[in-house]
Amino acid sequence: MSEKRIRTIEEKWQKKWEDARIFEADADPSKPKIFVTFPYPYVNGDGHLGHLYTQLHAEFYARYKRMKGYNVLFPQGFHATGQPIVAAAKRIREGDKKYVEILKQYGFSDDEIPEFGDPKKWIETFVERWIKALKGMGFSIDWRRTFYTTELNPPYDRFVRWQYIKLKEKGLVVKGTHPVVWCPVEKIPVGDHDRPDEYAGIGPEEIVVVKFRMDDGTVIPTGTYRPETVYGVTNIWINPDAEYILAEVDGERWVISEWGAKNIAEQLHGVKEIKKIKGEELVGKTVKNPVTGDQVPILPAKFVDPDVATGIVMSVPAHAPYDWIALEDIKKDEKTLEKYGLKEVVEHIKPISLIKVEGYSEFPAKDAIEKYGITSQEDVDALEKATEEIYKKEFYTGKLREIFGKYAGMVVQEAKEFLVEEFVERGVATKMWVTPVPVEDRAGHRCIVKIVEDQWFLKYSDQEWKKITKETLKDTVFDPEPDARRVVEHTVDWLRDWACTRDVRSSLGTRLPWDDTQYIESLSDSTVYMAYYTIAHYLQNAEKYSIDVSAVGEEFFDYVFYGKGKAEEVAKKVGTSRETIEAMRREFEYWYPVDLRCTGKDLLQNHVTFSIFHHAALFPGKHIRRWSANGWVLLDGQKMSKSRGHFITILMALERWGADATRFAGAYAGNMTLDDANFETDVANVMGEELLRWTEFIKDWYGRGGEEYRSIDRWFESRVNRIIASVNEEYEALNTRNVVNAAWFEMWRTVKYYLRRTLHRPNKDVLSRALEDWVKMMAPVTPHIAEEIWHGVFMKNSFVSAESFPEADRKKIDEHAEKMEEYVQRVVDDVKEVLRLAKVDEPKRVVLILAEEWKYRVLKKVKELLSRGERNVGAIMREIPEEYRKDIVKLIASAVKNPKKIPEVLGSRDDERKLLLEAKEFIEREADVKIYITGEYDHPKAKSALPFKPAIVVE
RNA sequence: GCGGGGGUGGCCGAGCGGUCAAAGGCGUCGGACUUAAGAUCCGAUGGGCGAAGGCCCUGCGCGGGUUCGACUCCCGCCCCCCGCACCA
Repeated sequence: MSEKRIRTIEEKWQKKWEDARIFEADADPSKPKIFVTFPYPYVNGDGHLGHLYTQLHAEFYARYKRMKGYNVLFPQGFHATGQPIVAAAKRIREGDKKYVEILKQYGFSDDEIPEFGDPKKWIETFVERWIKALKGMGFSIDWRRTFYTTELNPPYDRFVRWQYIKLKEKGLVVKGTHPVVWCPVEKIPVGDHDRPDEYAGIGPEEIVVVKFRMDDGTVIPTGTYRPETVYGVTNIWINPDAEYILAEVDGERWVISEWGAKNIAEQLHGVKEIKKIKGEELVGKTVKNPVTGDQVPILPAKFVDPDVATGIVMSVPAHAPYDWIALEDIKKDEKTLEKYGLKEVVEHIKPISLIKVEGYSEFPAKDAIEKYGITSQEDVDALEKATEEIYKKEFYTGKLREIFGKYAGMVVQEAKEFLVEEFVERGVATKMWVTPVPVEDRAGHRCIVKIVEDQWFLKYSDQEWKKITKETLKDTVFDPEPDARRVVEHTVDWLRDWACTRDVRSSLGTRLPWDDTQYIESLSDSTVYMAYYTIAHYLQNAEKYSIDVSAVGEEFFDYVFYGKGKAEEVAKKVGTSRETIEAMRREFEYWYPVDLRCTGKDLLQNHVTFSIFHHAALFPGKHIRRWSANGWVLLDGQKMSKSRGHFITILMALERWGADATRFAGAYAGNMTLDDANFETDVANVMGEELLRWTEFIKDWYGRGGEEYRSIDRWFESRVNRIIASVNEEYEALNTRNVVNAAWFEMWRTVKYYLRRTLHRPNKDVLSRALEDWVKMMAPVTPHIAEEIWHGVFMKNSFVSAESFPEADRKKIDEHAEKMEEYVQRVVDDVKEVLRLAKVDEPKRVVLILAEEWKYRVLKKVKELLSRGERNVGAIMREIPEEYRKDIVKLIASAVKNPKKIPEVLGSRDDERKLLLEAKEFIEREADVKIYITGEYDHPKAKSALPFKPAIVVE
């Protein structure tokens, strides 16, 4: 199979590049530089086509720019910060089948799998596999500078610590409180990866607790997402069978479910249990609505879950389907009414309408109950739907009625915030954090929401920081522009403080310099690390330069990045030479800032924006110059999905198609837009063969042909130079699909037509030059096969990867030559068409009759007038010598309506004759008929000939 | 809901005020080559008409509008995808 042969070729060139170290770049002030990066991927698995697609933009750009004469730095590191790897390792230690299976699928042996109980094993394994994948794909990366993150890599760790020391000095890292889902047993935050899958993605939500009061002042706290409906409370629901406690909460007496108490106790409230109470004991009691002053009864309801919020809720039948139906139910429940003596109380309850909603009656809840045919509290699914419908409708469109006083007339959405604020201020309500549904960790412990006090934040809300960040956007390029820019601008505006640390017990990373119980969170340790690349090859090979990593600290980085202090002293401190320290400073100064960073669109709202913030703060004036953000990659038009097996990793692609075919299909997958790209396996499937055929084709034609330079050669050079120009533009714009369209498909068409047109007698120099340019143009996309041809066919000694990229020669772009050729093609088409329609059996020949001499002059004039916008037949006629007017009046009349009726006059009659004669043989072959060209011919059709539109007669 | 992107032929995708029945690729069909298949090359590929290179109709999510002219601009609507955070 060809794949095998291709892999052999590819590996050969990869080895040669590596040996020649052509992708290792060092500071060289005599050359212009380009620094291009792709965000370091998280190494809990293999890279896939989605990664590859984004990464290819960086790779193509790096290779293109290198060939354009730039000193190009393209490094690649790896990200290990965060929870997933730690969680995965833990699961392996626990023998979790699912995780063992994942590793088995990767092909790891039963003996090896237990080693993955150590996070480090994951990191080392997948870093290695990533490198293998990228090297296999032929990426032009300077591998001396690679590294991975976290304290497992001390020099990088030092770098991040330095970053946070600087940020803290600037007041951009501040302490605050933060709600987290928390395991009360293990006393640890419970992230997604510490939970069974069904609980993933559930985070704390803030609800309002309205404080109803009994006569003695005891607070009956009711949790609600809709505090505005407190105006319509008719009663309180409590679960009669549940355990509640009477407790002292912040100096007040509260009745609250045990679970609720447990939660608020962790939410900065003082809670002291006094005694237990059964829900039942409160049924029938009356409490005062703290907002309206109404006295309302407490009624029993089984649907109230003591494990949600306070375990007590307020009832707003007019606007809450649950409450409406529960009231209906209880009215019919003689037994319960009897038991608690509530019959009369319940009869007096009337729903209170608060919110006016278009298309609904006074009581939207009732409407919804009827609409969904709900007959009892047991109808949970329908009730959920009804509730959601009512909630949304009312929230976005519902208007507050008079009862709301100064808020009357406002839409719920507008008023809600003010109402809550007012309630809290007046002490009639407080806030509480809950999970919307119960969450358990993997040990089965029920989680609460805890407010963590020692939480550190990046102060993205800081106005000054936002301001300087925005300032840098002005000379930052975004691709696609302006789409990507808009997302970033919007994010900068809205970004709030970001909790940037995690408990060391559940994660991995760099410890906060001033609090070693906290790791810096993964999005927060990856904002300015591109600077680290500039010196990574020194720090990651510390022994070689006798650098004492443990001494690398603030002074070191201050010198390298800021030029602060003395090289001599810093060198002494870290145990290396002054030269080494100065060299590192030079590397940073030379390479920074990054010229292009290629990411996916999903990173715009977080990583990209964060990075811009941090650069503005830490590297003023050296912010990243250009960001690109591409869409996702579909595989054959469908989303990739591991579980459905519709998924291809880079290593799989390598095995299946080899590097160049995969790179080609990746390039062809899309242009630089936020739209999703589409990787077509069909394209990758055929490209292996295609590239070999390309090699054969070039081998066949390189160095062949004659010396004569004809107009068709001029045409060919014009076309080729046009393609070169466009390919340059498209590489620059990162439009990889357009690159391939032009550099591959368009070149193929052009070259093939040229050969056919010259009857396979090309001009030797012109063709060979074009073939060389062609190979160079493809080199960034398919570098291996390009090298193979460069050496094996062209017999060059240099690497094409280090050759100069073709530059379009504008002088060779010849509009006229192209039009002349279009004319020839038109004649061929027309001859074929006429032959088809003429229905002449076995035509002997086709006669092409040139127009009469005078038409060339006259129609040229007419054409000019038309192109100037003249549409007046009379005015045009006046410009024409009288003797010809009669002959062309009709033509002109129709040309006024449609100027295309008259072909462009490309030259004299002689020019046309010459051109036809030169193309005669070609036309004959194309149309498969003898051609006779003449200026004089006695045939009725002869008169219809126009300049550059000869009459065609079939005989 | 907010923010972002998008809806073009059998499919994938260009185009973003005229040159558009709409590049290019894939697929399909026809022809050449071949003993044959595959590969390759040439041609066709919205519908209709044409014994002359052409003409007519329909058409770029839906409905309006601006314009001499709209796939392209404006307004309204429908539908799809992504993000809405502490997670890589």
